[in-house]
Amino acid sequence: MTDDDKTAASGAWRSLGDFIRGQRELANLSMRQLAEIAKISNPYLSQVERGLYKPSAEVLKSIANALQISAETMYSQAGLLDNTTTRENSHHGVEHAIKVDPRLSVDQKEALIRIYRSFVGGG
Amino acid sequence: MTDDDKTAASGAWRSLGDFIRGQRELANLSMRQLAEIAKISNPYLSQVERGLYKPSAEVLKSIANALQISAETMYSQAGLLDNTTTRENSHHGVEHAIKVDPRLSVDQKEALIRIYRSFVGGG
DNA sequence: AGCATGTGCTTGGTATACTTAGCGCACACA
DNA sequence: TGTGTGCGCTAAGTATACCAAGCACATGCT
Repeated sequence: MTDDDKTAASGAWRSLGDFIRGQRELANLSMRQLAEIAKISNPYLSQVERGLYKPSAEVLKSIANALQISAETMYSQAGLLDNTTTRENSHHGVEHAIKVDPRLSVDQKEALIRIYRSFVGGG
Repeated sequence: MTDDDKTAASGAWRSLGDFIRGQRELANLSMRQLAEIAKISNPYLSQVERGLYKPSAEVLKSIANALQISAETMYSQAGLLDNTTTRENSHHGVEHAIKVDPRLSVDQKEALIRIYRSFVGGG
């Protein structure tokens, strides 16, 4: 229920919750597991993921750390950083990161980029 | 768990207050003036500068903006960014870029990362 | 002297970030 | 057919970030 915005949760914070949930599932962690690592309670994590609360920067950093992603990315997702500094985080970043990875052969890079482009579509 | 920084003000937050006060005086602004621009109350700014409270990231960003310094610098001063590898992380950049790409679904991210790991040897 | 306007700070209250206890549901195993 | 353990979520309480009103001390003006 309560899908309407409750003045605490709207816009960027909702998408932040989705982002966190996605990262958590990507890491195959349950809410309790992530909450344990990030040292927050699992109900609170639940509310954050559903966009009901705006977590403090400390909590954000802790979650980012637990998910093994940079705090900067987290803040950027939360709209707390003017995106002037995070220019290479968008879709261009994946292709760029693939291109500059010294462990990949040219063929492997081409394969990954082709798959990536098929995922994100022609847009 | 570092049980000594559970309380409101300690360490980095105190120096953050000093930092803010320094920047404010450098800009020749009174507390009320800065509070007005940053859209916070002047008593609260007073407490923040004296290290009594830990301002939220939103407030921090607002103050940074009012002082015309980057939010990144502010967070760094507040100890909210690990300045270890904020930028130019070369080799685990691909996985990170995939993880944070908003265009990819969780399943697609898993697929790409799996392929990537098979390429680089799964270490 | 007195009043006006500036400064930073204290007090007391409200909003909200965050926690501990517990619910309902699914899937195991006996 | 229970009974136990996992999941995410709800409810109710505590802690704290934050605000509005006002104090105490300056400086300036008349």
